[in-house]
Amino acid sequence: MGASKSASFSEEHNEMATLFKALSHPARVAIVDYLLSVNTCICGDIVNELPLAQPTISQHLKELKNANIIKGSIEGTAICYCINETTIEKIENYFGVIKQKLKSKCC
Amino acid sequence: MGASKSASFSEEHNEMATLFKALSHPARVAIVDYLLSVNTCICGDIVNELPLAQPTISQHLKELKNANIIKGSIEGTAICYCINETTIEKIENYFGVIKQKLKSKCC
DNA sequence: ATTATATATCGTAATATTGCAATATATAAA
DNA sequence: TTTATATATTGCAATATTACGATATATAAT
Repeated sequence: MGASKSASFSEEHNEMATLFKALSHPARVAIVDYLLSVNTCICGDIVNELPLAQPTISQHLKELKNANIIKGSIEGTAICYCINETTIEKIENYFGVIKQKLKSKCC
Repeated sequence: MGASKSASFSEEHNEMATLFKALSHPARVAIVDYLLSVNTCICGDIVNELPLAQPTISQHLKELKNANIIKGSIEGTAICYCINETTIEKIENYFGVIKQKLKSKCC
């Protein structure tokens, strides 16, 4: 085989894995970082910031959008991207819970 | 082509991407979850908990270990695994910073 | 209507991941 | 030493990801 047996795992485990997968490439981490560094939603000049061709960036943006990590809104001929706070909070909360669970443990 | 151009990205972006990649598979999320649910380090009965064969689990554990998300210590013929708190804190902090940055933004 | 600009999609090659049977390794118990 | 138990490694097939040139789409400007 080779396909991931995602059907065998819980909804939550699959959901979190999908979020992490969306962030599992340096280009996508860099895109998120860039979106955070500018003070507003930016209109797709990400292509000029990263060492990747336009179709590749477009593909990475699509993956981030599919995972709901970023949002994009059409602005004339361009598209404005920004971070989806709700999803970031979901991930942050996930680690908050882990931290709590770790408190009651020895290792 | 096809290989990720990780050399083109910053140290930090690569580092975070590596951590997220380690968590980008539901089996690995499930392993972390299981390690948190038991009250001590467990001696590798993960194989009985997940619907995957022993070599596959071993491979996933290796990836989590390589990313410093879990630690393993030899205990006779078995191996005791537990979460590496330092790494979890690093990731949690990453999202804490993101959350701070988001506060000063409109979208 | 034509042209320019921004983004998306298609097709495809290179590479990476996933999963497991078979097998190796290594310690513990008999 | 032999046997049992736990984990790791190897080899390989199936599938997924990454990257980009070529091309399509869609709005804006002329």
